Amino acid sequence: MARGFVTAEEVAKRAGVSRSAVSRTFTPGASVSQAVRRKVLKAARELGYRVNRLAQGLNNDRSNLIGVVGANLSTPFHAKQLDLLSIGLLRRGLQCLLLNAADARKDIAPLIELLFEFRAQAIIVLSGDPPESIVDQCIANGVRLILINQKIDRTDTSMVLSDDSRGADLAALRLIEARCKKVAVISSGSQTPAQVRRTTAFKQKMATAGVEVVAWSGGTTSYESGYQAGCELLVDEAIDGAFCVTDLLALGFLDAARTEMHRRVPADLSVVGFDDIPQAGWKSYELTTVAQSFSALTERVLEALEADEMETRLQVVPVAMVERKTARR
Amino acid sequence: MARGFVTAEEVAKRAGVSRSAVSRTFTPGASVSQAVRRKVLKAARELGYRVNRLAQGLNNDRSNLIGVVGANLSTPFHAKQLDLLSIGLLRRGLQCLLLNAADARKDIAPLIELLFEFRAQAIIVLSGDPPESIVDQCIANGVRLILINQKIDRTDTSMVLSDDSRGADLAALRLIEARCKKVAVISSGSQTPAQVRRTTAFKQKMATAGVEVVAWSGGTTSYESGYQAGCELLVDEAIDGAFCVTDLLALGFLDAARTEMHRRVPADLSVVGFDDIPQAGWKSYELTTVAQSFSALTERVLEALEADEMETRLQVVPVAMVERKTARR
DNA sequence: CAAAAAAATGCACACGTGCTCAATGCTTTA
DNA sequence: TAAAGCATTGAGCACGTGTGCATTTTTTTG
Repeated sequence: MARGFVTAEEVAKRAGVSRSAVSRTFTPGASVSQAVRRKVLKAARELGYRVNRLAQGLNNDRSNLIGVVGANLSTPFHAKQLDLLSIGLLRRGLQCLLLNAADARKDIAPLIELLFEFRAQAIIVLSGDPPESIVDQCIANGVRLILINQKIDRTDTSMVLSDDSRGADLAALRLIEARCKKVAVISSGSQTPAQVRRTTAFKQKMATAGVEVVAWSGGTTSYESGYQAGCELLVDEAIDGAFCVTDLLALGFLDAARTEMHRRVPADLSVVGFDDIPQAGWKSYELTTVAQSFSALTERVLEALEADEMETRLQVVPVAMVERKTARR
Repeated sequence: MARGFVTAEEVAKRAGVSRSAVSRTFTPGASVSQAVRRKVLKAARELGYRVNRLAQGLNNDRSNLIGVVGANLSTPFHAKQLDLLSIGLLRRGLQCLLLNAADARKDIAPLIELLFEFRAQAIIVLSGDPPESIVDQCIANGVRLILINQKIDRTDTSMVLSDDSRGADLAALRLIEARCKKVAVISSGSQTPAQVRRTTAFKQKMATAGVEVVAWSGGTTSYESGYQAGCELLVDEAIDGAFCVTDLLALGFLDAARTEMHRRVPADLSVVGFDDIPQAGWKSYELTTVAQSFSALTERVLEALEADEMETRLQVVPVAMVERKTARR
């Protein structure tokens, strides 16, 4: 057998029919007789014929490709999200063209431009915010743009995001319930919009409740940063509560508190996280945290993808407190 | 501006040149005068022109797409691997078409066939083993197939895998060094080839050393399975060592041992894992484990991708013991 | 300045597919 | 049986691009 793929032409020749017949056989709803269909399918099977989707896409200008751009994909949060998303896309007959932006936030602009070249039907941004000009190009080219946990001030873009401020409020209320007198709020140095929203909402709620808040931020959104935060903050013995805007930070913080700074949790210190990644439920942590609904998030994203018109631009997904063992009752 | 993308034709018209000139402007090494090039670039910029890669791929039969198929992508191990892989592909100018096989092992055959339709240049399989017939089709169509941590008995396929049996030996030696008298070996019920290799090599090594081994396997490759294994196995008080063929299992096992079964690690019980996922280094665990080199694995994969001929089919990546605190000295 | 060499340019084809349109064959109706 | 209706079929165009080939323009050489 010659190198390369079999074309519809060759199948047609072998089956003794026209190329049109082959095309019709593989096009649902087209008009072909049973006899011809059978001959074509037989020949196709023998030759190992596969429709060429590139040619298909070129023709009817539907590539079936959905661009997914993100960064830090090994982070439990993003990994979980990508996992569900890629399954959902496949289930709906869409293909997932994944572009990983290494780390820098500003890398995503060229990646989106690359997706234009592949005529992606839609682009899903997992993290990082696209510059204004890119958004313009998307609508100019008729490419749907969907941002996850990212809010920009435009009405022509779909955004799906968890209710960060509500979640931060829940966290605040929980720490107040734990009778904390002085609490820390920990975020990473990358200052993603989601983290900023959580931080400010938390501060505000605590301010109205008259609880003292110290803010810490630094490093990447990682276990290590949380650990570092714990080591630096907990030299202050007055701190008896902490809200980590990300579970990963919270787990690092917890370990620092227990191992390095000798705090008993939740007796001496109450800790609340955000995300509810799988590790938060592990026995060594049992972190009390604000859960994002991964499934609801991806469900909304897929809906936004299929909606004929972008009737609802902004989808806010509710969050829920999951009670475990790191906050005092 | 009209809906849809700008074509080279339109750019040519605006720049007052032929379409060929446009094509050549964007083809490195083609012959165009500076004057024309400038005019074309100007027009392209104004119109927002992007080369259509689908058409490009159709023409010269290089799609630039690399298919990546896998399952359980939110697992720390696979997530890390996918992260590095997607970055590496992008860096080499290749695009990553990701197909997530939900969970079933047998789902990957249709996914690979789907990749044929997109004329993927190569297919990287992260997990699950492709049936013989699929492999045949790959070589028939000139699609390079690369399996990670999967070994099949063929000489026409690239395989990149960690040195499982060596790793299992290291684990065995370490538990012998810890003076264990009766050890457990824990694997998941899915019985992936990698897990089988590790289990059998471990058993064999222990047998020659005259140490009693009990094998446990069940559930999925998850924290929960490890936890369950711990609860079930450790009712036997004689067990003083365990080799979990995956870190995820090991972490669950550890938590069960400490929390539920009240063992002191490593005083009463030595535990060794395999993989060295990020969580293994967290302070609550500090798992002694056999490290796979993620970077080396992906490096070999990318090399196999670019190699002109598949000169080296089988790449075995060395593993290394990382000493932490769950095995007695 | 003339001739030769080199560079630049446009035309036309190929890539593999879906779909329209006219033509053909088959079935139903009067 | 003839006419009319309908399902089936094949030819040909369009999609957007890269490139070989012949032609024209520019540069270099003697």
